[in-house]
Amino acid sequence: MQELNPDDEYQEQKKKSMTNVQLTQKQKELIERMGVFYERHGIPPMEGRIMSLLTVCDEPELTFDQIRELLVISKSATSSALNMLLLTQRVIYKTRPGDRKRYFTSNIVEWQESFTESFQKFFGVIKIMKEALNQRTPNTPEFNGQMAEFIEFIEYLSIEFPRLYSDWSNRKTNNNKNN
Amino acid sequence: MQELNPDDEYQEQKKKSMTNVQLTQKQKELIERMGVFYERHGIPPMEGRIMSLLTVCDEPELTFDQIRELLVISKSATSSALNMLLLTQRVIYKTRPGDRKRYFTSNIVEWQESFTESFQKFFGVIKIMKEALNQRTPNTPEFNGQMAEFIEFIEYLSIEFPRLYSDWSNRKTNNNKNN
DNA sequence: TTTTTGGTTCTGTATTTTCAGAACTTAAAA
DNA sequence: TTTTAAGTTCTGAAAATACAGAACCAAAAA
Repeated sequence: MQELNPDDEYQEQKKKSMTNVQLTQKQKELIERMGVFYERHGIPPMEGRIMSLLTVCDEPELTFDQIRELLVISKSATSSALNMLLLTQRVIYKTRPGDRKRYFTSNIVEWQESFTESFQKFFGVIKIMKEALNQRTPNTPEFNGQMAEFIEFIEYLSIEFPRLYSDWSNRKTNNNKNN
Repeated sequence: MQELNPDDEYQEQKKKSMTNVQLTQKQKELIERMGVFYERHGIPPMEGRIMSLLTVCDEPELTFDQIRELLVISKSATSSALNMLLLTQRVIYKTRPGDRKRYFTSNIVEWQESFTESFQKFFGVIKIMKEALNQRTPNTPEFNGQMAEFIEFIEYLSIEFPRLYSDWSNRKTNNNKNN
């Protein structure tokens, strides 16, 4: 084998860094299991697998090609799944200066921000629920009452929920102070 | 037209009660809109439509055949959608003495019971999350820390959440007492 | 300038889902 | 006993989804 000149070494380094990350058998297995877990929650299989990969893999920041290679899938599958995951805020990416690649990360690292938001989205039920309630006949007071209560409770939650979070994070920082 | 004998009258009555319920154009429209709303949340179209029907329709208790007729769908579609909705607890049914039919209702009338349960199911994320965290390399303390925090918060929620509900229902009954 | 990198978009196929329609089932009514 | 009511289950077709593979594209590197 020939001696490598500096450039070749650099290229070699780059090539290596692309396929550097490897998965153990156990990790592959866990990714599949998490995948079906996500699937059962209405997330498409490939998106579920990518989300799982990004929390299971030792390296939390993976590039497009690393994801493609680790999961052994096509570019198109990688592209569309990643774009959907970005759209639905389940994955984010960072860039690095002088590097064209994007480094994808599970949005678990920013769950604090995204959590409240996705809950807020869930609370969107009440909008259409209210509409349904408003058009209802007055002849079913019991049913209407239950609907109204449900709506009230969701509204209550949407107010109390952020407070619950801030309580928790306050408690956490206080604990840290005392230790 | 011939005079009806008592039996015919009874049959007539039964037939009528089967097709009695009607939907206004506005209601049909709302059902479709709610349907796509549910679809966007991962619920199959027909199940979404049935759920919507059961909250929009003036009559909150509908039979198999009323649902089938109001939505103009086949028996098989009605059957499988209803069974899935029963399985996932989104719809319940009541029976009536001396009546073989089942009367289906949106589980919104029992949301108090089913809400906490479905939240509990959501909290199931933490089980597989913990597994993922446990197998992680110790070389990514920041990422692992974020994961741990996320898990902690979900666990905190699963405890605080039921309390939030009981607080709300207490506040409600107190309000009613004072009024 | 040409080449490479990091993707996106298009085309087509295999799979899955979602129904309709008809045959079947089971308990009650006639 | 036969008939009816209230569904369930089976068969199959149409539509939607999930990909692979190849062509394409735009910016950066050579």
